[in-house]
Amino acid sequence: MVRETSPASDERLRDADRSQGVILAAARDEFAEHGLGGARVDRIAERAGLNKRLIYYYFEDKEKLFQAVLELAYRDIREEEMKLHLLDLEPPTAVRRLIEFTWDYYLRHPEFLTLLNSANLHRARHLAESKRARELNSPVIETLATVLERGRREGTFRGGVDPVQLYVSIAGLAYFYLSNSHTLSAIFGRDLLAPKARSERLSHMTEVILGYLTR
Amino acid sequence: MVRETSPASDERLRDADRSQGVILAAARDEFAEHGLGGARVDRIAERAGLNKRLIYYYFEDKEKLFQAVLELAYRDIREEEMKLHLLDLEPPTAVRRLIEFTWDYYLRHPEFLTLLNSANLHRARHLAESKRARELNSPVIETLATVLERGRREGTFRGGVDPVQLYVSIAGLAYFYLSNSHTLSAIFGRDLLAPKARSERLSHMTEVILGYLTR
Amino acid sequence: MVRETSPASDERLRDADRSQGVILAAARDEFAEHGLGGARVDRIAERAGLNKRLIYYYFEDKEKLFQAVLELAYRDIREEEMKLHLLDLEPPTAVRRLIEFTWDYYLRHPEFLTLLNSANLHRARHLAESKRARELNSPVIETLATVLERGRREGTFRGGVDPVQLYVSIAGLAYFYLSNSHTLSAIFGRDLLAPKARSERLSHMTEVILGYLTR
Amino acid sequence: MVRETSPASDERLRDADRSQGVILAAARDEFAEHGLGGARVDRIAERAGLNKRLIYYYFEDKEKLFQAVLELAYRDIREEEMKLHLLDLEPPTAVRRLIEFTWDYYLRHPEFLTLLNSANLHRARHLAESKRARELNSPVIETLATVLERGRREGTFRGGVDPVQLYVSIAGLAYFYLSNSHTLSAIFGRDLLAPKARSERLSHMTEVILGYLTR
DNA sequence: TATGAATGAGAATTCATTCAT
DNA sequence: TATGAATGAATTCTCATTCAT
Repeated sequence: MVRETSPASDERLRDADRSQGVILAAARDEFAEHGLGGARVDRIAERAGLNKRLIYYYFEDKEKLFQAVLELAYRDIREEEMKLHLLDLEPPTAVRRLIEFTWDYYLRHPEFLTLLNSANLHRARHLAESKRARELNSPVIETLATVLERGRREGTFRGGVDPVQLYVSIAGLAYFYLSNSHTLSAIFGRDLLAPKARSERLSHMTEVILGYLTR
Repeated sequence: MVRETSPASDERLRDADRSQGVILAAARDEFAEHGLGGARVDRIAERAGLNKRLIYYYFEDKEKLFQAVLELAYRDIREEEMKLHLLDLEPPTAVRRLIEFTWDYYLRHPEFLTLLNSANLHRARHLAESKRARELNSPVIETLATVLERGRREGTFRGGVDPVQLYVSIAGLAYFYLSNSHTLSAIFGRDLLAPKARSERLSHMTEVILGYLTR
Repeated sequence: MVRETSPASDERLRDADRSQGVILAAARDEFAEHGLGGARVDRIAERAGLNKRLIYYYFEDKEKLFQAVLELAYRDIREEEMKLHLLDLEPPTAVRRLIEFTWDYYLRHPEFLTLLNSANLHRARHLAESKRARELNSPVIETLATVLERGRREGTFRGGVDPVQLYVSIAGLAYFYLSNSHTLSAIFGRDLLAPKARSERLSHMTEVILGYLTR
Repeated sequence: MVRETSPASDERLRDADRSQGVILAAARDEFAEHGLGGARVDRIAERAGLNKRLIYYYFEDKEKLFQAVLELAYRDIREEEMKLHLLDLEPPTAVRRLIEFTWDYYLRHPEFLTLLNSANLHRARHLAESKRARELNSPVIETLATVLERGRREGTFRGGVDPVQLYVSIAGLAYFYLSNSHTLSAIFGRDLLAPKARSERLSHMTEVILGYLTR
């Protein structure tokens, strides 16, 4: 006979988890919109539809809540990266796919950019304190190393490329454009987020990276 | 006709200018360290060694002060860019020089990165409201267009390169690395600001851009 | 007839008693350390290793818990006083013994002093509301009256001494010194709780009281 | 010609001082009534008729305010003690006068007792941190030493009496009775603050101390 | 031009207490 | 008997801003 978990205890467990999840989601949005300094705990509670006190019950204080949000954000992008199956593709296609994914992820998750910004404003203090920081190391780095090596062996790619540098470069090409799109749009007097501008940027990024890699 | 000013009022004026400059410098540091939301008017006054009331006297409120700081920052980098004399150099050297300058400027002015971050967190509202936004358009864009065109004509560079995209890419390669150096150092478990790491990054950036441009 | 209790309920009862005892002890320490106003129900639960809700289950609210703690404290010192058997001693020895006991009890139970303080800060409201207040009247007063009368009859002690006044005086001589030892140590620049200082105080107290009583 | 201070600047100075004084008085009353833990900054502001923010402006936080109140209280009793001119009196009269003053001062300043209580609950932390703690050493100790020595030389007083111990004893006899009058009244079932009870206590105290001192 | 005093509206955080099981 | 989840009402403290001179 299978022991049936009482719905009651089940419910209770789920409630605690659900509450924490709801708070995290609300906090992520609030932090993304206003930064760590500008975020309001009151507003997070309101967004979550939960009592403000509960935030402190589960997360101790605003800083720790921010840290939890950050870790969640990193975990999320890492999980998606792991679904790319880059090793199943030809090296140039794999790189192209990574670029497209990065671009797309940033567009779908504008809060990720802002959270990253805030985290760095505070000198990665929140991450440095996280024991799990190293776990956040993207598994894509390893994969990318394999892809680069294979491309080199096949004669498509140049040699001597550090996968970390390349990963950071791909991210940087997308990140700076999107993160500063407002400022840049104002300065250059053209809307960098318009559909056409977006696809042009993606093409440019791809050309830069592949133009550099391909021999 | 010589404009006559009483020495007294002259001096007072100079004091006024000096005070404003002192406040701007103090504000720049405070905003860079804590972001717009985290910056404290009290601390700015303290840093400036001037009465808080004076800040309001000269800059009306915190937001306008931030705007003034931003404009100053843009003006400064623009001025330095104008001293590069890229047109006196061979196209590849010119591009290399621009990359090196960008990298170097960001290293010398870490506050510039943070200010940019803050500005974008607030959706460039401060810049959009600035009547002088367009004036901040880097003159380097024009120059870069000329350099690219000359390179293409000489057969060194590929064609069809948008100078704005290229400018943004160069900035992005440097910016993301430096702006997120803390987070990335924590994640990758290596100090990205160590001298060796720095020079490696500069090499990588140069290779990427020139590798892409050169045919 | 033997009262029958199921072992189960018996055990449960004993658990209940134990829980109450544990809570009272934890509360006594917390109140002693922080006073009524500064004590935290959360901390009491933590000290007791029991759920906070249980405190309310047994003691209704914080105030009533404090009252229970106070009554326990009075009951304890009263019980110890009853073990002194002052009537078996010569009057001067009896008084000396009471002084020594008082001094020693305060040293062994510093929380007693603090609880007394807190109770009086709140104008003895908690005691006034206790139906058992009069029961707390120290039985030592009666005994002391007998001792004083016997000393007077024997020609050792002066007459006309109110036992309540004397009891209060003995307590006061010890209490003020100990209760304010930190403040006094800071002011006089000498450690009033050092072993030598302690025994000097006890001698002084004894000399004062016996010097006054003895004719 | 005498330079006339502008009423304006004078006024301003007085205002700052006055505000601080008003806050201190309000705080003293609030702390005396509720203890450090139970005192409310809001209520202090209300009592003072001043903006709450001003309290933080002048005193930084609640703890520092409490410390300032304490220092003020000590300063006050010390100043009054200095007006006693004990050296102009015969030794027994001098001691009697000190006892009466102590009793009277505690009756006139019940807040002094409560503040002392609170201070000691917090282990004299506030005083220990005060650089001025030693200055609070009552000058009466020195005087009392002289009085005791003179009494001994004249043959009225016993020798070997430590003035600090005596001073603490006098304070203790009065303090315990008054500070715990509520508890004691409840326990003994008689009003210890009734006029008759008060004068009886003063007589008792005087008899104890002089009975002890006089040979 | 310059400044110390003062303030109202919030902000994070705390706390005793209750709910639901 | 026992407990984890949840809450509303404070409470301390902060902050941008204004007043008065």
